[in-house]
Amino acid sequence: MRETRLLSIGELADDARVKVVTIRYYEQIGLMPVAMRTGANYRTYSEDARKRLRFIRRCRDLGFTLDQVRDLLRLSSDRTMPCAEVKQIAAEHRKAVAAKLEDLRSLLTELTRISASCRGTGVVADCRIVEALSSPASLRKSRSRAGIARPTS
Amino acid sequence: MRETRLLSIGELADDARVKVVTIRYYEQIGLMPVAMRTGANYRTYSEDARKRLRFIRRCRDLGFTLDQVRDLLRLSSDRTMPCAEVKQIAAEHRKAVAAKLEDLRSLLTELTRISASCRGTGVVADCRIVEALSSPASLRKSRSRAGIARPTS
DNA sequence: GTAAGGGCTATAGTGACTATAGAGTCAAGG
DNA sequence: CCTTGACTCTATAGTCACTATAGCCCTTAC
Repeated sequence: MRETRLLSIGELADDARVKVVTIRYYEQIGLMPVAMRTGANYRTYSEDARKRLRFIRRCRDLGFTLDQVRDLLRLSSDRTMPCAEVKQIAAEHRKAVAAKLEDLRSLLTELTRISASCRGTGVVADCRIVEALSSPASLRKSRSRAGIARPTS
Repeated sequence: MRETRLLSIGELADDARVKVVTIRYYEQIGLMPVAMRTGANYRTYSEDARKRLRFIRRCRDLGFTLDQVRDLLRLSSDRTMPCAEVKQIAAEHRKAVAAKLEDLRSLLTELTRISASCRGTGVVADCRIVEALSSPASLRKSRSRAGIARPTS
């Protein structure tokens, strides 16, 4: 059992590749526990906090919403609980991402078609792009409703 | 030249499959012109407004941001202007969508892998999903930075 | 007359941050 | 000891593209 030094918010941020303000934001919304403070009122973090933040970061990378992350954290906090719900959340998210992917795929097809339809050398009056933007959708049958959380940049 | 009846905001909304509040919002941010009013202070719209809103809706469907739509509207307002800039905006957006698509594709791959790694019958302590969420990213090399506007639902 | 359905304004909330202002703290160098 | 720069603190407002709410007015049909 080696004892680990407490971390400052900046060190924690670097460790998880997250911004300092984001950690404070997570504390504010209750995703991270309220941090301990030094004499100078600086936040300090334990090894547990580091693990927790890494977990959050990883989930965000994978596109889970903060609400989903909250659930995943709750579920995974008790090691003796069944993991069916965890699997459920992951499966639902996977499905949502798959749907979004489909949407984006057809979007790209259409944008490619539209972009290619104009050489960009004429005037607006003859521009096929403008034309395409003016006429109502051709074949689009979007099903996108599940908002996928944007993966961190 | 047949003369077209003026439309109420609700009719305009139905025509473009946009919500009434959204039209008011577009007026507020200057994307739609300030509407004429009836004696009862109701907004009324001409054929031009109808076309403009359809254009906006179509662009939104294609994932352009409202700022891009603003530019596209400005550029396409003068029929004698060259259309190179229009093409440029479309091309940039297409590129951003393509990048986003790639990101989402690798995301889906990873989520599929993670989801499949657990049968969901055990406890959290043995759950491969929780494990996968706890360990830092494996092979992800995201390039996502261009925020793609969510296509309308 | 009254009820349903539309319209009006103004304000606040969403998600997940990001930005800004103004101040306090700490470690190193002179 | 003093200064400089990097770090931290709080509080507030802004982002995008809407969405929701409250409280009111107008029109139409019965």
